[in-house]
Amino acid sequence: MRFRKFYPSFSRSWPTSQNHTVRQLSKRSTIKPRNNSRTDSDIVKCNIAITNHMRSGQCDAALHLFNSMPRKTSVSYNTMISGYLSNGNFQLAQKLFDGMPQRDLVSWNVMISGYIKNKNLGAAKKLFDDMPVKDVVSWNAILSGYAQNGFVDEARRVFDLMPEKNEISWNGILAAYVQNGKIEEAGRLFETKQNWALVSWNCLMGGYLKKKRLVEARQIFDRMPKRDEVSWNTIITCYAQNGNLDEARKLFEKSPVQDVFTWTAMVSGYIQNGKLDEARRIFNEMPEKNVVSWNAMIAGYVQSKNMDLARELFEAMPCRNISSWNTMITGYAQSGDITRARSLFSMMPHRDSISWAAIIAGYAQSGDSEEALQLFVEMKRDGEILNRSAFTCVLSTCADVAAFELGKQIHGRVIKAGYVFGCYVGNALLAMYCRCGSIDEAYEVFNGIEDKDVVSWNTIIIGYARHGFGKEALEHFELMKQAGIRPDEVTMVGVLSACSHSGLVDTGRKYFDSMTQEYGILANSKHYTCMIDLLGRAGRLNDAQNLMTNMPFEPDAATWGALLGASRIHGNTALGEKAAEMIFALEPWNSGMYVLLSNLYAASGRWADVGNMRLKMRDTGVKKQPGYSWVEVLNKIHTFSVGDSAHPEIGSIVEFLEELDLRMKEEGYVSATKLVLHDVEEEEKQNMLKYHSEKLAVAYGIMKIPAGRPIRVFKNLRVCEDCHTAIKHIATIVGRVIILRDPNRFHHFKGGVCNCGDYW
DNA sequence: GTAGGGTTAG
Repeated sequence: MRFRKFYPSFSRSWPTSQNHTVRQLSKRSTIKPRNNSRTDSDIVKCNIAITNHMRSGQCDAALHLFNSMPRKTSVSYNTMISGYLSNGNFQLAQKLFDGMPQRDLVSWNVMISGYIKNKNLGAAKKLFDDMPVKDVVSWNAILSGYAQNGFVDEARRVFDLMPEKNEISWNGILAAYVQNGKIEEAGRLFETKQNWALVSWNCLMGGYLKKKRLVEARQIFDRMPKRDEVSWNTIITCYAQNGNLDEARKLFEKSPVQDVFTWTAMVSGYIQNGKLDEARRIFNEMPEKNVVSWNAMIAGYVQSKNMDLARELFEAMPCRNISSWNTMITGYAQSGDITRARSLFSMMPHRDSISWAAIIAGYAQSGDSEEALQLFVEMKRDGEILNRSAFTCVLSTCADVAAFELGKQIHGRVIKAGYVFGCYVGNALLAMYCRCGSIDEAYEVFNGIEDKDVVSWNTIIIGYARHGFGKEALEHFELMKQAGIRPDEVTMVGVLSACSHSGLVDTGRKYFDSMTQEYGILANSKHYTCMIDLLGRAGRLNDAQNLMTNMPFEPDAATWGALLGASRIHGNTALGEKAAEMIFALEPWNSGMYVLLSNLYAASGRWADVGNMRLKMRDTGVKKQPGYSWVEVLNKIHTFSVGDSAHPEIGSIVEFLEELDLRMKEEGYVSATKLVLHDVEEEEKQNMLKYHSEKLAVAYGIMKIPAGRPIRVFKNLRVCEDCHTAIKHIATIVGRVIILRDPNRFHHFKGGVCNCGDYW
């Protein structure tokens, strides 16, 4: 090999100690013997040629030239390594770095940033620690590495330790705050120094944009000593995204440049404010569009569920990227057209983890978890790295649609990939088990997470609360504090709702009263809603009303909803009417509340008012959301709706229900016919109730799920009171544990009782 | 001739 042959002369031209810096290297080269100067300039020429090959993506040509060089310097190696890295060829870069005869400062710095780009902060840190001499470039690189991976405190420590700081270091620490959402710290830091670089002004303004803090963003813009096009585009984006399209337009006209960023910002501003037609007009007017502009317009149509227009643009666009395909696939999957989603997925030239997650989520959502899992397996075969976000994304779909079996199988893959002990995937896994109704498995995952963060604790506390295990929720709240994790607003919602779901009125009151003093958390509307629910459950309707009157802000629909729920349980029609009226005013489209009030009237036999409610719903155009329930059997989700006849096994399901009905009657069960929305004949009412979706799903689960395993059923609306009573009986008759999730909580039915204590 | 930061549109 030529490399070997020429190696001796190569090593002679090398500095002997790694402690030589670049400057020392170049000094040395100036005092070389004259007969070497020609070859030296040849080396430089080759290095330039390698750079050019690498810049045009020609790694092979670069390597060929590199291999043919009779003598190489560290710059030749560095050029190759850097070129491989910018072409995404990490492994070759690493191999060259590991094998190179002598590294200089640049080699180390290049490789550190290579590891950071490759998401391997640990390796970058190791190189940083190992390198013989560090300069400000090395320190800046590691600072940014910490910032990009969310370690703000570490980044700050690095910044404070740096022996020398330049403009880039200052921008690095400012960006560390901005990237990690610490806009207050960024703002404070900014005021401690003058003469910030233009990018730093832009960076801070961009931070305010992300937080929707228009006023501060504008102040920065007005204070800027110099503006470039990024500054103008950022401030225009601020106004466009916050709905002030007139101001955005004014600035657009005033801006010295209107480039493709500016135009696209305007288009997506109109889209985000629901003005799709206006957005399209601007889109058509754009002097120049790029793929992002097209994607923005397509995404606008997708979000407004107009897949036909989205498709039209998608087909017309001159150049598509992965994002364009992914947007379309997600759109079709979300609109239930899994066939079209799949066909695009198969056609696309390259897929990334988002494409896979979108199609897998589509199948999970359509109830085909078998196919979803199949794709998950294929994804790995296809070479797509099962990265953390792919897992998290798929797990969160499983949680949404309660695809328990699929979730469990993905758990197996998570273990293989070694992600189980980290927070990021661990929390998703934990949430999946909670929301799929298996609090025991959730707890095991929780235990396995090595560094539990506030989200892990909040998830398990809320999980216990929603499952009605108040004691366990509160125990974990105590453990959380002992572990030194500071409770936040979400924690307190979990704690209060644990008290509420378990009827712990005094405990809840105590936590509520002390949370500001002890943890510095100001009660928000969610906390108040929990308290009103808690007091209402205990029948203390007056206390609940008083608390509401004394709230420091206006009650929202959810808070009134808690009062309405309490009125329903305790039969206080007058209060219920008042609450419902407020909800109708705040959220006229909220059909659930019409139904709740109807039920309240029906329960007190006020059939005329029930009829009026129906008329009111008709007049306001509010449609009762259809109720449906689903149960997972052998990797397949089976969905039922009221009086369903579509299911292929509906005959035997109804037969089984009739049988159960007889046995329930023997046990003294009388259906709560007064809860049906109509004043109809007694027998007809009973039939209507019998076919509620939750009953059908429960029956099917009992028929198909092997004995000994719990039946997990999910409903999109609150469980009906009669079904609740019936399922208590059914659980006893068949000797099974039945777990039913509704939007509000989990009901665990076992031995004739439900752990919600009949309050939900 | 090789290395470090960042902001705006999907």
